[in-house]
Amino acid sequence: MADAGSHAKRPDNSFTLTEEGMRQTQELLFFAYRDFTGEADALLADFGFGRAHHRVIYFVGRHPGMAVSELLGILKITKQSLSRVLSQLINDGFILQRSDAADRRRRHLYLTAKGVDLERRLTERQSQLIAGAYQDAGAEAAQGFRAVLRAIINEQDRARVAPREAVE
Amino acid sequence: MADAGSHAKRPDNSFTLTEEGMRQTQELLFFAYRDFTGEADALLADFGFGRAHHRVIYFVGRHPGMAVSELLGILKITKQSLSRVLSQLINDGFILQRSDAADRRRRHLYLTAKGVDLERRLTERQSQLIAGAYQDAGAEAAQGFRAVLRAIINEQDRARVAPREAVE
DNA sequence: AATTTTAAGTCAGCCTTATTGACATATATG
DNA sequence: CATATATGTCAATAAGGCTGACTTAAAATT
Repeated sequence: MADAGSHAKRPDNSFTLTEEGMRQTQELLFFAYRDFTGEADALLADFGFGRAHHRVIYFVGRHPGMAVSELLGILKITKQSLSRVLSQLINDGFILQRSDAADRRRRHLYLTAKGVDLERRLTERQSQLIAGAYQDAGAEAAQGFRAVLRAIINEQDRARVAPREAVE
Repeated sequence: MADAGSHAKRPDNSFTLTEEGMRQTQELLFFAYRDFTGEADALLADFGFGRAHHRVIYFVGRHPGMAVSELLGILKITKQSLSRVLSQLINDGFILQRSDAADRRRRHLYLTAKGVDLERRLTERQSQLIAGAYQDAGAEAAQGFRAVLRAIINEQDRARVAPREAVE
């Protein structure tokens, strides 16, 4: 309650934005993200991979043919950091490179069949967790969930993920 | 509406749960969590601290007097891992320990004034990011956001965070 | 009273993922 | 031809996890 006296308690945006509420949200995010990534971690470990590998597989799968520089731009890590995981993924046959026909300095990245398969298995687990949460929380909550996530993200990346809510 | 032909294809929960939608959510979570944690990272770096320190400060601040074993249970890391950051925080005067009067093996953890101040500053930044996102997305979306986060979290931790939505 | 269990902490070594800095190579471009 | 760009590599460093092996102090059990 915490509202002294006045009749029309809170007008419309009745989420209180208390310090307590904010802290709680931060805590929820911490636990939720840990459980979310935990889903895939176990499977990755079977291949001797970590989260870094997952991210590479994920984004290459989502943007087939992307250049190394583009991947660096999305992941926001150094090329030395990327190099290690990317080399592993290429050596182990999950990703392949092809030089650009026009500009042969650029190398396009693709998932191999093996890579596609792993990507699918990783995504599947996490999808199930989220789908379950959507079921529990309801369609409206799911919509709100995505809207808030999108609002948290900086504009540049926001545009990259989804060109809008793409309603309907 | 993307609903082909048949009359009552999907009953009520008309969110499509497409593979694409799931992938998008995963991507949103990745970017959002990165931006969320990035807020605090800069400030932490000023003290030579990292995210691990933040988590300790956060949970001790939220549960003053908690024992080391309880903290380990929440963070789900080994005591050797915790030891490193906890020792630093104690040596640098952000956290203090006090032995339990009854069971003197147990040591209770508290934030010092310095610790409280840092915690507040860290939380403030992240609160602002989330509050802004709530403003953008609306009160209803904010509610849905928390509901989905809660549903993602395993039951044990879910109970720990918030004993329910604690409406009003 | 002696033994075992528990809470906390330490030492040593290893792994992953990130960093910076310095270079190397091939290819475009001016 | 000179310079800039895209990619890759070598080397060193750091944070933050991990396992395993102990220690110390205090409580609990037998």
